Amino acid sequence: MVLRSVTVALQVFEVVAMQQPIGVSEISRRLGMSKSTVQRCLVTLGEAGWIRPEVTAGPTRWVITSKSFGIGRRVGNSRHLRTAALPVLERLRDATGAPVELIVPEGREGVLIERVATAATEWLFLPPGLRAPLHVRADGKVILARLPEEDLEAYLGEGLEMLTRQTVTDPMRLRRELASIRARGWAASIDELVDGVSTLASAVVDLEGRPLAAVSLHLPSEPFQVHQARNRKLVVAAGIEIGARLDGREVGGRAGLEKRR
Amino acid sequence: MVLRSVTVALQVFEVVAMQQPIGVSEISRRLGMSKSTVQRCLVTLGEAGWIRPEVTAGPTRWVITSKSFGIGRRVGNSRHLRTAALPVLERLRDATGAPVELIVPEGREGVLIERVATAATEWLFLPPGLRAPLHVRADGKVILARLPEEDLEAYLGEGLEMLTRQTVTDPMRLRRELASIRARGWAASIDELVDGVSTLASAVVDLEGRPLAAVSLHLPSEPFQVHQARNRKLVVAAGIEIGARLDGREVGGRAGLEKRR
DNA sequence: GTGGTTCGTGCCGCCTGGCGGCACAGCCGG
DNA sequence: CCGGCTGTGCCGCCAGGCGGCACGAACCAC
Repeated sequence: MVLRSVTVALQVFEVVAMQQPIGVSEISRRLGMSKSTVQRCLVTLGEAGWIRPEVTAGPTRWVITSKSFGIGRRVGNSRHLRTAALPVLERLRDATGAPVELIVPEGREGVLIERVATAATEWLFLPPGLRAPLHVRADGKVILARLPEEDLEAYLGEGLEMLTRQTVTDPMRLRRELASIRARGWAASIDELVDGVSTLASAVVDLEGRPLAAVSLHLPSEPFQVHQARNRKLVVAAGIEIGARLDGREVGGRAGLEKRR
Repeated sequence: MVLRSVTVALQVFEVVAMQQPIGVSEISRRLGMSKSTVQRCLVTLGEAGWIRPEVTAGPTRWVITSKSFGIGRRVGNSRHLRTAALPVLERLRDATGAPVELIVPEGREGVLIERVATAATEWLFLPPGLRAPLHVRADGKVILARLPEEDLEAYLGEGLEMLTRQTVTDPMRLRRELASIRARGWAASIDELVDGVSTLASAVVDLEGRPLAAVSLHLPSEPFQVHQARNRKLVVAAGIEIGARLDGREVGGRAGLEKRR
């Protein structure tokens, strides 16, 4: 059972978000729907505060409001993940001089939620919002390594897509690799996604040990060994500190709200 | 004319976003709606990819997906504003050692879209997504200063709320201040929002000179004079560079898409 | 001017899509 | 074992939302 008008309205909203500023006719053509329907969706979305008509004179153009911005920041299991993580990520970047990323698991994929870089290393990697299967990157692997046994089995059961030359597609081999990652607390990859770039990653876990996110550090491959021990320690410490900040801020956060109702 | 079911579904989505992970009954109680209705909304939102059931065994809990994350990043008139701005903001921070913010105008308010800080100055200011009227902060004033005459008149016509001790509430005085900001290309405020913190700001404009966003730099007030000339130049240059990057990436971006259809 | 084309907006009647009530299965604590 | 809580699925009734159409305004070519 799907609510047809809701599906339509969400499509309209997405078109507005992608093509803003945009008018009724353009949208109706793009979606193959009658202008009346689109118009209704627009005013409804507008009254709900998700979009608004642009202020300029002339034909009415719609743009999205910052409401969706505020909501977009809530992605991830924990409401305050980004808030808690950002200072730690910045400190890690300052300590290592390397770009730092934060991903959260979403189904079989990891989604890049935050990224702090230095001026020297502007856009080497994925722009925020992009995704990759968990088993192809070091930061995804630290998340897999912390998954409960049955969830990991479910993941492996759906097969391991090969996306890079180095991708591990043999479930048994991946299982062994994850076991050693779990034991060490960190994962590394060398030249896996981009030649000349290596990655160190560690997990952010909740109080029960379930993975919430992963921190990763991206370094040039050649002097990779130089500060390896130090960098490993820093990455692992960052993962732990983010988790601790979440717990401190959020002890029963959601549950507390529910009770207080 | 509003689409009732869409309004309801959006409410459901917002509740999920705020209280995730959450179940059907909890939502129906919170919104005072029947479980059936909420259930329908949830599966619809789920099929549209906005939310998903959490993977754990036991009762079904819903969480939002990263789709809303990707959409939230599109706030602001220009699709690529954040992408274009981030490297420039980081360079400005590295050059000055001070936290840098980027706001976009939305109606009468400025919304904090991006913020790059140093480890030393973690959370002095507004968290992203928050908003303030344009006339109370230096970054808002540079936007007002670039507004077309009739839009500024409309803004002034609705009155100037006094939010800080230093807020200018006299339209004539604000008009004079904006004129000099327009002439100089930058705005400053000293101890306006937080005692001991001063701000320098400049605007990001499109090819027609309309304001798209504003960059601001936040410095301790006491040694404010020291590098003032240098910092002013840096802030103004950053605003101009972001605008140039946008134009380069987006010459007729939207119009081009429309034509290409 | 004028006829053509777009645009956005508003109305209306028909019909289907979504509403709420209810029933049922599973789970937990008393 | 029972009474409360979940989440889920079905059904009949009715109004909410659909598409078609019409209107005023803006723009362009002629």
